[in-house]
Amino acid sequence: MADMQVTAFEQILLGLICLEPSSGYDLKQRFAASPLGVYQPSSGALYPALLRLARKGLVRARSVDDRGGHQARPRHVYEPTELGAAEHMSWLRMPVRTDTVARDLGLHLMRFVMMEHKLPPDQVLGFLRDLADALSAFTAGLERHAAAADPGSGHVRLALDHGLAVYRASLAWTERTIAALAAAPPLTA
Amino acid sequence: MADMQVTAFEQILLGLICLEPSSGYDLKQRFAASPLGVYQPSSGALYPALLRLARKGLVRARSVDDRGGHQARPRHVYEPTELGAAEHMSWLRMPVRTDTVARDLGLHLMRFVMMEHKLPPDQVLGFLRDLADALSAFTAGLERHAAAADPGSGHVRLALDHGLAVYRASLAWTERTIAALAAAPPLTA
DNA sequence: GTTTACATGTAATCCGTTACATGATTGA
DNA sequence: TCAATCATGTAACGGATTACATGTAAAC
Repeated sequence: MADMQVTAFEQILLGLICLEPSSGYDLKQRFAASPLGVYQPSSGALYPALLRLARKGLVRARSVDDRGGHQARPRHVYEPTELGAAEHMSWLRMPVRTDTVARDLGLHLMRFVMMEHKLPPDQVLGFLRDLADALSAFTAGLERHAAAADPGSGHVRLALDHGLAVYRASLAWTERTIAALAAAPPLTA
Repeated sequence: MADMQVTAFEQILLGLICLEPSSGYDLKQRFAASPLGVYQPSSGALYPALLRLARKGLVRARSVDDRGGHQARPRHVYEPTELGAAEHMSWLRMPVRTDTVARDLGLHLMRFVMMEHKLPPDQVLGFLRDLADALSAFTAGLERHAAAADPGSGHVRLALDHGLAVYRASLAWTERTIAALAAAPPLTA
């Protein structure tokens, strides 16, 4: 039971289901409603992923026939199991790995969103500090690379500058957010 | 012949080969040497991709046995064909699509690097202006989304701010770079 | 004497995309 | 009547990861 691996996509679906039990169709709507629908999963990705989560015992399906029973097909609403809720919590608490922080930035932001109301403020702050450290190390690596490289063909150097600008912006946001959350504990809305 | 599709990964390999004929092993080294080895393709991704490029007639392999002939296996050095060189040029000239600019940012930066010495300055500037327009439209969409949304749970709002900060940094880089390249045509090094 | 670099590949497995299948209800 | 919305899935195909297979030669 402990030897299962859960993909990033499955973790996100599980997280959404933990926030609110949903059918496949519901989840599609929720993706579409998110900022500019950056990612809209296809049916061929979504439904098999839900079946995998169910097979792993992380979610449970309930056939629901609300809406006056005039639908073509019954909705399958998925809820987290206890095991699923635990798996989700352990995903939220996963450490920020420095060597993959650039690749996983989007995922970390997802986790940050889902941490709200699920982790205590000190753990959220701990996560953000780890993220800041990782981004700091990553940008330092880029700077070293930029300094070590020969003047380099112009465009390579300019592209490096782009990376630096972007990750510095990300780091600045992280530090701003640490300050904001540390100053105003989440007592109020 | 005109009905083939070339994946993003294949385009990047083709671009590297156009810059300098390489074997699979050479390409691995070049990826590893790039900033912090953000992506190191596995053998199982690299060699099949090279074979696909060869089957599509975009590259041609030459068995080389330099280094004094003491190697276990001969190196297969790939060179672009005429068709391959043409395909690469047309990839460099592909328009920047506004609806996928966020997803494709990294790819666009790759194209920018490979454009140097391959496209005339006015076309490079045109590309950067298209990129700026697309990023501008994208950030405007995010801003609208942020304004329209209810105050929202705090973390959702903060994550949106992260996206805004990052894409604004990208846009700022693009505008800076346009100014720099417009001011100093690539006459000198 | 063992590890590392050189150098190319294959096999099992998993997952995503695209496109298709199904079928009722609602609105133009 | 024709399209769109609701709602779930399957099939074909392509491609990526991981791990394995193979074998020499130089360096320590």
